[in-house]
Amino acid sequence: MKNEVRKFQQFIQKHNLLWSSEREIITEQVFDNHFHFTADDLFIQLSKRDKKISRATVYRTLDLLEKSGLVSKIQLQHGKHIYEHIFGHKHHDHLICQKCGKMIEFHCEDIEEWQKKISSENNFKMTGHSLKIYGICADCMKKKSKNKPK
Amino acid sequence: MKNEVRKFQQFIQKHNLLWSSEREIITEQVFDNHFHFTADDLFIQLSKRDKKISRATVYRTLDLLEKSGLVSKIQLQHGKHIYEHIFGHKHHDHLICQKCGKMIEFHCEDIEEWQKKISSENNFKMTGHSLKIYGICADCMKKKSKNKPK
DNA sequence: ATCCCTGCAAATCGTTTGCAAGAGC
DNA sequence: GCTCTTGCAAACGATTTGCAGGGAT
Repeated sequence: MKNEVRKFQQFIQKHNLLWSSEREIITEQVFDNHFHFTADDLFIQLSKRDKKISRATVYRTLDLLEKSGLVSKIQLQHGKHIYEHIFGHKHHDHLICQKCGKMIEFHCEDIEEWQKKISSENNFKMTGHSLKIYGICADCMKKKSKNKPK
Repeated sequence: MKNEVRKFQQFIQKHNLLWSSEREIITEQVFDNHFHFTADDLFIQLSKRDKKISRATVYRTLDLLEKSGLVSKIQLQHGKHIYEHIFGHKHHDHLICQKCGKMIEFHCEDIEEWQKKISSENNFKMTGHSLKIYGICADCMKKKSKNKPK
């Protein structure tokens, strides 16, 4: 069993929940194939396997994975979400291309510091943040509007 | 007619659209009463007036207001949006309280600069950005969890 | 005449939920 | 037995859309 899958199993057990084959398969799939993915991406991937797992279970498991801290949920426009798993690597933010939907990750320690500063100036106990920079990626700039916006 | 309403009227006319009483009333309401508001907030406010305006028209007009640059649309969790109008004051970002939903505005020129730097490092043509810091505001920290999260 | 605008109701779409059946302890 | 988990289908909720009637030019 993959290390990350084991971690999730431990999380499940610590919370007195049950470790099911569905949860194992979903978690495997999350850590096997994807980096950024939607719940539906995942559902489609899973539906190619022999064991059938419902959308509801996919959503419910992603919820747990998020609570466990192994997966983070990023909200996009129009109420859509994408997920990404965490390998213990640093928090990062995203550049999002409005043409092709590509996401580029970055991390900027200075911005993080400024955020902390602003929070404390406002007596605000920061629990998290979301920074998204929208624009057009280098590839799409070259291609000059061949792709439709997502 | 309010200055902002007039600006929107000019925008409408510049685009060969028609200036209707609905558009005037909605725009007035936007600039009269609200700072942060949802489409539904606005609809409810409007429904207290004598002239009845449908939700569809509210949404369609908010769309136009956003395109005109007089109103900006901010996405929250769960596919919800809030709007805020612009008085020509500087772009700002938000601290969002997870207890009471309060939003505190801030502007940090240094963060803006870093964003530009990161974009250009990635050959990314930035068109906009969204920075939200989540946490607990000072009031709610005092009240210690009396309010339910929104 | 030809657009544009509106209201209505239905559709959309990702996500959530109620419920009954099944599985694990 | 009691709880947890699942699949199904229906519900959700903010937003969008198709359509027909009415207005402005």
